[in-house]
Amino acid sequence: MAIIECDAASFNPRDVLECGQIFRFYPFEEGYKVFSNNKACYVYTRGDRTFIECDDKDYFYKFFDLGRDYAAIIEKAKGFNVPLLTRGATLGAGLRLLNQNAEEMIYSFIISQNNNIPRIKGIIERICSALGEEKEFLGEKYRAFPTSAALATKPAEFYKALGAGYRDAYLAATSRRIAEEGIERLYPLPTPALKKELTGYTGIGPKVADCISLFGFGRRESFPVDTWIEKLYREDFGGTLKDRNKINAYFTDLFGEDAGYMQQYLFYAKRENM
DNA sequence: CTCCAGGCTTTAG
DNA sequence: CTAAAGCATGGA
Repeated sequence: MAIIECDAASFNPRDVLECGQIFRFYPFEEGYKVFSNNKACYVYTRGDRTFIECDDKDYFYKFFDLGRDYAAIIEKAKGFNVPLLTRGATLGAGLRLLNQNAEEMIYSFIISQNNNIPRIKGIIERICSALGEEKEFLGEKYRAFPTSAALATKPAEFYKALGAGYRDAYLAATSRRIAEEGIERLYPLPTPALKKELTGYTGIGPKVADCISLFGFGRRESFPVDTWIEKLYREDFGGTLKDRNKINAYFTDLFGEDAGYMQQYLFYAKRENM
């Protein structure tokens, strides 16, 4: 077991995990057990340090985006002089954008559409339990996120029985396509082409494509527009546009290459007062 | 009971 | 092309 240690001021596990970018994590002892693809770690904060215990140091260093200077990003956020963004960048100073597995993001965010986070977590958990490879971490068994090949063996009815609702057919269709084609061709694409290609899969529209692009392909210029962003666009930016694609264009033009980070700070700040 | 949740597909105009 | 209906499920 290896241990990674870093500054807690720029890595608050609760903020990183509870902000809707990841669905497989569970409170454990002083922090959380976190699961990504077929790997696991235990993350916790003691005093002013955050620790990550895991078997694959390189994977989780990259996963938690530890090579990035968040102080600079926070300064940039405050420089836009938008009160809500400044508040998010201040209160959410311990936030980080994760670098997750692309295929896990594809299925997870297909499930996320028109859904709430507790239910999303439950559906994903049941899918992993049913189809994921059995693994062990800290003396406890768990299931990896299933491969596309494993997902593709099941019909839509299977996913409906696990509570996926009308998204059942999307999971069946997209897993079959990916099991057949793979997604290697997606990695080298420029971000706009990647988004366009992603929206070609059944169950992936513009918002879900932006989440996959941002969290699964490391495209930090992506800016997902969901119900929360739409709400803060109206209430905090005085926006009048109604088309989500146009709202997306407004924000990507405004924030540029770091739009994804700004999106997370805004999302965080808006959800604070629920 | 209705409304909403990190929206998408299908159909109508 | 844009706009609106329909969609499963569970909690508030």
